[in-house]
Amino acid sequence: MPELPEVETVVRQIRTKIKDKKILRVEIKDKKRVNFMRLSGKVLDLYRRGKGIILKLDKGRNVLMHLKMSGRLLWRGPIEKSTKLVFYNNNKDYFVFNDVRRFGYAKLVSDQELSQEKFLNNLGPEPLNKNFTLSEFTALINRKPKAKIKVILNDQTWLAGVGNIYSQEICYCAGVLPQRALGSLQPEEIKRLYQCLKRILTAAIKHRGSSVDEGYVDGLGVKGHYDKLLKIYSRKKKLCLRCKTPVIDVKLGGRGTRYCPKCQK
DNA sequence: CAATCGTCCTGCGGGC
DNA sequence: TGCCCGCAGGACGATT
Repeated sequence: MPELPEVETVVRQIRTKIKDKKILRVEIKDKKRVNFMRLSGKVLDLYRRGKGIILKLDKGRNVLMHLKMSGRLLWRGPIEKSTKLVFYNNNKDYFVFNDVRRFGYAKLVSDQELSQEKFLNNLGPEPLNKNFTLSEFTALINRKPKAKIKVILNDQTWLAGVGNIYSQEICYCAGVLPQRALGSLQPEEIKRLYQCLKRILTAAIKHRGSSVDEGYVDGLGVKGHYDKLLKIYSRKKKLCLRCKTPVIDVKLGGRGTRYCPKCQK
């Protein structure tokens, strides 16, 4: 499941390949959740906002993409059963949007429409922005005193980019139970959550994301390495790496959630 | 209004 | 071995 680190990784990789290049044509292999049939033009930029990807083209056009569960952008990647669309720079330079579960989308919109996109406008702050300070994080925490920490970390309207893997890692790193209400967090715990949030996302980008369950690969088709550094997400039915206590597996916000009852308070 | 629930979709793992 | 059932999850629309 691509989250901020995985999306950031593929965007950086594909950006270096296509920035200022021309897209000659596209091939739509699966029309589901794609709102255009043909496309050509110059690529001005490729950037990320939350887990969203924006391909900025000339003439005030953009392709807003979301990888959802199983989407991948792959430079010269395989054209296969799960291929949603292919962007061609020329016959040998192309990138694919593959998507096994077909939840992802690609939407051609004008600059005007992009600025009105609900998904983008409803996103919370970017956790890795320099101006996202501890005091800003504390203000966010104070806004939702009843929310559970792990559930709200996954809420894209509260904070952009964190999903079900990294929210659990952040809680474990900070030594905080995922079901704790925000209002119960002490300043020291908020500080630890803030530091863990920044550190984990930064480290995960450095390792080009997490390839769990043979799922995600980066924009060049290579596995990320951060899954080897996951401390709790990958410990289902196993013992805590730190204290050997059996890891607890519950559902929070309808999603699988693991934690160590001894290391997290 | 906010929180929760069902939905989309496919591949895979468990159970028999 | 093979089939069937259920589960996984990001975001959104419907519901409570």
